[in-house]
Amino acid sequence: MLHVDMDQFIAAVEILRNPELAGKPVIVGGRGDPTERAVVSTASYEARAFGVGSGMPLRIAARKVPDAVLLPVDRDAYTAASDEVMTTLRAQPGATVQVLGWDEAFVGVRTADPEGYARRLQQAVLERTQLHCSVGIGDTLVRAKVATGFGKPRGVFRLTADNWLEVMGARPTADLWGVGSKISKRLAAGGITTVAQLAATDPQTLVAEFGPRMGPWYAQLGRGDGTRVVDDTPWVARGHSRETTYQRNLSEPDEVEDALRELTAQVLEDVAAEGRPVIGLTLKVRYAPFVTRTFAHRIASTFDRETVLAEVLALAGRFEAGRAIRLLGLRAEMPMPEDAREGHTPTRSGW
DNA sequence: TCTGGGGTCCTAGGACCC
DNA sequence: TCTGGGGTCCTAGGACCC
Repeated sequence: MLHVDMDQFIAAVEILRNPELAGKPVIVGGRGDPTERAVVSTASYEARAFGVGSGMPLRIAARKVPDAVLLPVDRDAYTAASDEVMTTLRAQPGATVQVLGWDEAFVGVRTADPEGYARRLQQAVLERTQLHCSVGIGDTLVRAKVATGFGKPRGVFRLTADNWLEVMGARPTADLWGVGSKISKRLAAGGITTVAQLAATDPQTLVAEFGPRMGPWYAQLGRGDGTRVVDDTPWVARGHSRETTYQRNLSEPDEVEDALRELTAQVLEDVAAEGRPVIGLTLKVRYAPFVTRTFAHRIASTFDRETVLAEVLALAGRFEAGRAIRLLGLRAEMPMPEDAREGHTPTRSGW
């Protein structure tokens, strides 16, 4: 199977519609204003050379690269480009496509020459969209996904059971897809710092530290093992959420209520677009400077906006009085359709 | 450095039931 | 007065990904 990942996708789309940006340090994030509370979505390779990366506060990024071109996020443009990419992938001979995000997908295919197939796929994407991508080839989803990183930019790399440990064994566990900074630290506390060490660890010893599902899953990840099937079952969202970090903290009850009405309207718009009811709500609040609380509530299935709004305002009754609010978020949970309920839709634990 | 926004899944602990 | 065991549901929080 193949994993396809677009190179500096968002920056590339911006450069495509403004070719003068080619070769310059381009940073896309928020509304493109470094004085606002926002973070970097994507930086071009030229900007990354200055140490700028995704998730970094825009203010810091602008300071690191004084000559950077700062651009606002344009979701519609990226969605349109993404659709073209995915359409191209689906048009490849024998391809089964599992979309992972705006700019990446697994492609399942039976071929005697995966490298040749990957090159033809890159060419097709380039001709159709003028965008470059990297391709990982693997005998599991995990190996294909990790392989792509070695192919960047514009390259192809293959990782299988044969060369997994040779390539990955000496690397830190955080290089694995699904192991972040927290888990890698907890693993290190148990004497496991490299992929090879994780691969050699008895899953049962990890159960005690990480639980019955995550423990064995991390051991499997260390070996690069996992699912060998690309699943193109259409994704069914579990819920929809919106959150807003306010440029100026909210302190008046009236502004908080207005903000909650706005948030509720936005979330219900997304839910209503699917024609599904709401069965649960989670309200998130971040008090200044940076303390987050969540309040959840299961509700009787409803399509009614006023009912939902009343539930949201009731949850907000649990806010601490007198604290300035930096962020508000609302998530609405939806029931899963019968046919998607029984593990047919892809889940992370399956990878 | 001072931390967005949209997602998913897992775990722990309490309540409740038999 | 020295407190079973299993199951399910719910909530809060954590971790990860793009």
